[in-house]
Amino acid sequence: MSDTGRGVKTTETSFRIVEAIRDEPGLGISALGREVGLSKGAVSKHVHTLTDLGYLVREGDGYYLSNRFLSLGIQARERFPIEHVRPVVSDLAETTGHVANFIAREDDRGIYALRIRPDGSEDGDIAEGDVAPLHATAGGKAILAHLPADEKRALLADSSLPAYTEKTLTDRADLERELRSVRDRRVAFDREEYRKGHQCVASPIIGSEGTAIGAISVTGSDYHMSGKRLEEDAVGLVTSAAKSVENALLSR
Amino acid sequence: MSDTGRGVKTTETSFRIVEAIRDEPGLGISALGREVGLSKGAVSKHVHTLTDLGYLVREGDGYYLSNRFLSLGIQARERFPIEHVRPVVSDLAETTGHVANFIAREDDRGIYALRIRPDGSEDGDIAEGDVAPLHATAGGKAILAHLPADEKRALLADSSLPAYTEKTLTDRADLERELRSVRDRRVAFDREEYRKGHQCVASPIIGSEGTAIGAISVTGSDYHMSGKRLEEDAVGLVTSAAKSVENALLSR
DNA sequence: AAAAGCGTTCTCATACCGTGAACGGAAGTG
DNA sequence: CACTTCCGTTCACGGTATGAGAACGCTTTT
Repeated sequence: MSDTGRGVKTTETSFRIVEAIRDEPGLGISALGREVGLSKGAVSKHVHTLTDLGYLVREGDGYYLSNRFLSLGIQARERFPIEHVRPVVSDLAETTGHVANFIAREDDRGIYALRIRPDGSEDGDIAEGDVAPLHATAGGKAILAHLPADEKRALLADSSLPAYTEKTLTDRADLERELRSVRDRRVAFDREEYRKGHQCVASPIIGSEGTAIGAISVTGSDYHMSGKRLEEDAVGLVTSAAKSVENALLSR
Repeated sequence: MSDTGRGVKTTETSFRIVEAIRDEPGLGISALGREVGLSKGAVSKHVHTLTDLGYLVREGDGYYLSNRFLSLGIQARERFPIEHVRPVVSDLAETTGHVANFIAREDDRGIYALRIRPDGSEDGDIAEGDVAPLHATAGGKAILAHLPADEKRALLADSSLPAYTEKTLTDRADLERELRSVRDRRVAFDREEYRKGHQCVASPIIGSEGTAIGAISVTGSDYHMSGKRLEEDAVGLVTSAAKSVENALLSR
């Protein structure tokens, strides 16, 4: 990996272990060793350290992430005045009947920072804290379309555009064309470009400097309604929700 | 330094840096070095590693926690069927008009895993992910009172009882006496024992094995209502909320 | 201009991480 | 009940990656 001597390998290892536990809670020392390719002795050291620090919890013969991680995630989210965003996203979820998201921009990616499901709906395969690829999600495209030209170019430069489904836009020119339209209309769509059977509608949140700092989106699934109907119903609500957040942010 | 060789020092250092950023977002390399007592070169390595891993974000000349941490915190919370707990705690907050919490037990401490404020209230000095000392909070005492005798003894054994205010119970005998009453009534109180001007009422959530796995609590502040009134109003609501969660957990 | 701050990069000594083996215990198998 | 297997802990040791410190270029302050 990054062996330029600029990194701290031990920390990488610890986080590999943490992420292995996140992805499969309840793993034990040996299983973790197999998972990350380390000896039992080494894993034992890491796990003990992380437990002493309070970030892992042992229960029976397995390890779990501690709720202590919430103190980091919640604080991260506070960088945004998230309490102004929450009621808007919540309303959006209830009135549309679909999952509503706030996606925060962080460098070359978006993160689902808030994800609210309407009462009674199932939770899908996306969770708060997950990464939203900028080129393959409605929220990401809403953000991309509202970046300064040089920044956008930097983001699309070295990163080839990975395909998540067969509908993902992988051609730069196609993407650029769509982004122009997104920029004009302030709305972006995702038609099964990231997950099969899932459509999204998103609108950007533009900061005081004129660049996107996030997006509001709504996710609909095939099972409940066609993509067309989702777009018709949600476009207006999503854009006004984003606008409303935008105003709340500016007047602080 | 007497190192037992059971730890991983580098990981500790990385988390010291992460926590420094949590407590003071926007710190730079030099400031972090001063904060944790490391050379600039060393801090630079750690911070680059954490940024590459996606857990820190650089903005301007400061570093911030990434929302990526949410993927860890949220997953940690999912160990509980938290979506069954949320509506109950939410209702509790609205009907009482006070902050309502779900506190998860983790080994020798409680963690505020869910904290919901009624509409329009300020957020205080406690956040999700924070530690709730077992002997000094209502939720903690509710948990302590419903542990097997040997476990309780182990928890109260080596840990002296630190005083957070002058009302904190620091005498073991006093605490034991109160815990007996808590066990009988299924309600615990905190009368400014953790934070000045804050009272709490809590009721335990008892798992299938008869031991407490968490607690539901309500926090009131002096400014809005006296401790007496809080207790009168909230006792019934808190206990029935806890019971309701308990039933939801058992019938899964 | 000069000084002081910042973050990066370099070199180097040594502390510490990771391997592998040995150990005791728990659980499964005959 | 012996036998096996798997687990987590611990130990000693060799190699290496970590952290101190200084030098550098840069920006900002004086």
